[in-house]
Amino acid sequence: MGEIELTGATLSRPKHARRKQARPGEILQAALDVFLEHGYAASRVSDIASRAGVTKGTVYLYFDDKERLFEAVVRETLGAMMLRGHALAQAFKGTAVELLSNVLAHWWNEIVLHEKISALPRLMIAEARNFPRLAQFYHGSVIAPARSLLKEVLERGVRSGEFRPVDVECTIHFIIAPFLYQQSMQHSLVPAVPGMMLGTENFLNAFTDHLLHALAARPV
Amino acid sequence: MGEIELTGATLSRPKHARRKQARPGEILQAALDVFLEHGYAASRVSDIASRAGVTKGTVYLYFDDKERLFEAVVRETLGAMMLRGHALAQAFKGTAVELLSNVLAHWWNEIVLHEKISALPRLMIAEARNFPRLAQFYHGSVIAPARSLLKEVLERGVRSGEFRPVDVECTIHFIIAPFLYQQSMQHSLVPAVPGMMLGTENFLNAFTDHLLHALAARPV
DNA sequence: TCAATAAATAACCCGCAGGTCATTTACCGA
DNA sequence: TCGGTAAATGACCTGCGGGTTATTTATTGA
Repeated sequence: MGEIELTGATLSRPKHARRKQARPGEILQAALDVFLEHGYAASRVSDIASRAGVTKGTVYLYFDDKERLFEAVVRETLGAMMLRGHALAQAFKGTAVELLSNVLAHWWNEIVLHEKISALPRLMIAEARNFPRLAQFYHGSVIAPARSLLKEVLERGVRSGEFRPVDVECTIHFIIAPFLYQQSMQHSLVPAVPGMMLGTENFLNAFTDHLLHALAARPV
Repeated sequence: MGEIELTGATLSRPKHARRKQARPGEILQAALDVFLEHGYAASRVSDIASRAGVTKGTVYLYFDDKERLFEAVVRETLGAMMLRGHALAQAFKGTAVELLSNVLAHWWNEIVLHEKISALPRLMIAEARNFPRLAQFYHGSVIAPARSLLKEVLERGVRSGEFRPVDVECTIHFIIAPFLYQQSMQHSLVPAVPGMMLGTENFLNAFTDHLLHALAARPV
């Protein structure tokens, strides 16, 4: 049984108790890795345990059952995701073009390029039917806020005359989709198909350019 | 045990043999429904059987095991998908703008709006990691051809001056993504989240408009 | 009417993975 | 050094579902 990294403050007094405090986090980390790799059903609790450097019994010491563990994993990761999203709400200054560019860059850098978080959409797409509660939570916490943010940006741009009048609901879809698709592929087909690789270097620039041309009221 | 619909020619002589001939198709139909609804792991062979109006043993009379059955289902549905795609190859006439519009309309009407076929991408995203062979087959039969078709269209448009010079690889991504995202959501979150509904009426028009503005060399 | 044969069944087997619990191990305070 | 206590273990139980097969049911040709 190998060494285990500890997280959190290095208060080195109650060594035993520290472990108890650190365990849930370690297990959640391991569970996230395994769930992302194999999906819910194909992940064995014993695998998660051994990846956390622990046995199965220990997992059930901290989580009621596999389903609760899964929910905890998603909620935890979603929490991190939302924290990052909060920074966006404060960015509401400047022109709509600048704002849209910032939002795109933020999503790309903080979410799509984030190793763990970027894997969530694929997991949700895969498991939503079997975990409707989680799906609702995901929708309310991620999708709906993102859409409403984009809606504000687009409507502001149209009002100010920077953007031509478009079908806002549809356009939101066209903006979100490339990000989601990128992430889904990156964590499903790409690992399975040897030759496949999605170009990432130019994505952000190309997409910003693409969108601004699609939306521009006057030629750029 | 309800009545079962028969398919194919109504040659009513060898009634017994007709059943044997029809069974695989009936089972594949049922299997497709169940797999699409629950994913691979959560689908029980006995459920598939009973949906086909048959018992589990009968399924194993025609398919070696659950995995082969799953592969057969995907290959079958993919076959239908590719047949529909073939019509596209012959459409290579007219301007790039017309061509692109036709391709978009074709994909929308024949694939996204097709009840069964539209559910495949979500299933592949969900199961690709656990079935790499299927993923490769899917990539070779669907994704790669679609990308190469779009590449031709875009490059022709750029050459003819209809489209401004863009990053072709990225743009292909931006075109495919909204379709895939629409389909994935339609078969994952939408059934799980009561209030959720994706607008479909204006999708094709809005997207065509969106793309043509994004690509246009001169203001439209 | 009656074998012959093919299709379908349903009872059966069994291994795997989720979940439990008595026992062991490690720490701490006295 | 030594109880007391909390964490961790791993052997164990159990049900579910994939896969098998002896038996039954239906069809056909004579």
